[in-house]
Amino acid sequence: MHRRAELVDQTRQRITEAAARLHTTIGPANTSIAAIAEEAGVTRVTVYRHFADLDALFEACTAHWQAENPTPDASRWPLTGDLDLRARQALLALYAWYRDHAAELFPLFRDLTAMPRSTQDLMRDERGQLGDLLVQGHAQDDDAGRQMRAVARHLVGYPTWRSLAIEQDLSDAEAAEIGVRMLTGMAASALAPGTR
Amino acid sequence: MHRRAELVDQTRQRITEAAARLHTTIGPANTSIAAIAEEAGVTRVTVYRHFADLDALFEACTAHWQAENPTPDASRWPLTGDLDLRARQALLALYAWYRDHAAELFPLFRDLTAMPRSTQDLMRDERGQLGDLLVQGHAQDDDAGRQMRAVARHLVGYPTWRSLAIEQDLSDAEAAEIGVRMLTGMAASALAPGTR
DNA sequence: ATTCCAGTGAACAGGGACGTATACTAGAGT
DNA sequence: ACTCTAGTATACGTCCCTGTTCACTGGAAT
Repeated sequence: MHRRAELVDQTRQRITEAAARLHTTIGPANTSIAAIAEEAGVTRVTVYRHFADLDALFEACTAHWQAENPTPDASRWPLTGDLDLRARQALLALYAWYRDHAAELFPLFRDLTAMPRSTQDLMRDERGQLGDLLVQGHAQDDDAGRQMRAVARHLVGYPTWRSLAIEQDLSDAEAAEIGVRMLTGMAASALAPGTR
Repeated sequence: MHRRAELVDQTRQRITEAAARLHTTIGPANTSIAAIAEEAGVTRVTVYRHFADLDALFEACTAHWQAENPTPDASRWPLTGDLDLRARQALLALYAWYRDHAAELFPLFRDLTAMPRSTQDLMRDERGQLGDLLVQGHAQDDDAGRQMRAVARHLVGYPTWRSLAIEQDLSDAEAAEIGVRMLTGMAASALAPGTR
């Protein structure tokens, strides 16, 4: 009863891969179950057999894609040392990854609202943690620290990279350097008091 | 032959208003002609009578909405004087407008790719000009100036405001101040040479 | 009073997607 | 050899949208 389960898994795999391929090309919003089935070389009924609802398919699909395209390992960022060194290294790695996956990421972010709430929340939280980690130890628990964290979370987002690097045609190094500058500038002096 | 044309115009107006209302609530991508007709209290056939294709409707709709919701008048920005004064005033006005229209703007930007190319290009160009105006006289024709313009164009965009003010929960004043700081910081010293 | 026409109401044919059900097939498991 | 079942092929009913046609009505224009 090995080979049997194996074949079933292969079919399931083919479906999730097909879904991932469509999500990263035409986008989740335009991805119908019929299209997934066709792309996977499978009948619509088979898709229904494997995934109760679209959310289940989405979940498998997300997990699969993330496993295939791991983001830069944040745990390797230098946790001590100057803020600008850490920020530069982190942003450069992150922005390089965004550029490598720009084509696939675009439809995903464009159709963000077409995805299950859980997936949206997951992505938002991951970005938030990444941003917080970026300025950990430099952002206190006051207004200035809150603002600094906000900027950090803004900087680590794909939309920010896209705005600077694609729409404004900056190089990744330029975009990263601007981010570094922004963070170090905020660390140097608080915003005008009363600015809130 | 006055009243007659007037009534026709009123119908046309009702349709464009209905379209604008739907575009700013459920979003252009989800706005069907049937829904517009119903919202306008009119038959689908009537809609087809007034607008040859969706693009024509979109055009009328965009013009109508822009006339009803004028953006802050950039021509009133101080063209001389310190960069930070101009940037603060401009960003505060812009961000206040974004906040006033946050609910309507969200679906519009979300469904940007569902709109006619011409409309997309128009919006992009307007933002670009706004950004350039923001740093006019301060950005030279070199790399540093190009980077500064890029940052300015990034700052005046709705997505940037949304990221900072909504997603990161900053006040408009904080977001604007961060923008000011970013621009003045870039004016003070160029990025590290070789960063390109 | 008569003409004109914008808008109505109803219907058509076509297309895509959804979810479900049925009988059948081929290969794995025993 | 026989059973079990994942997947196929096909079809059904439902829904929404599209664009177009047609006869009709009611009010404006003359």
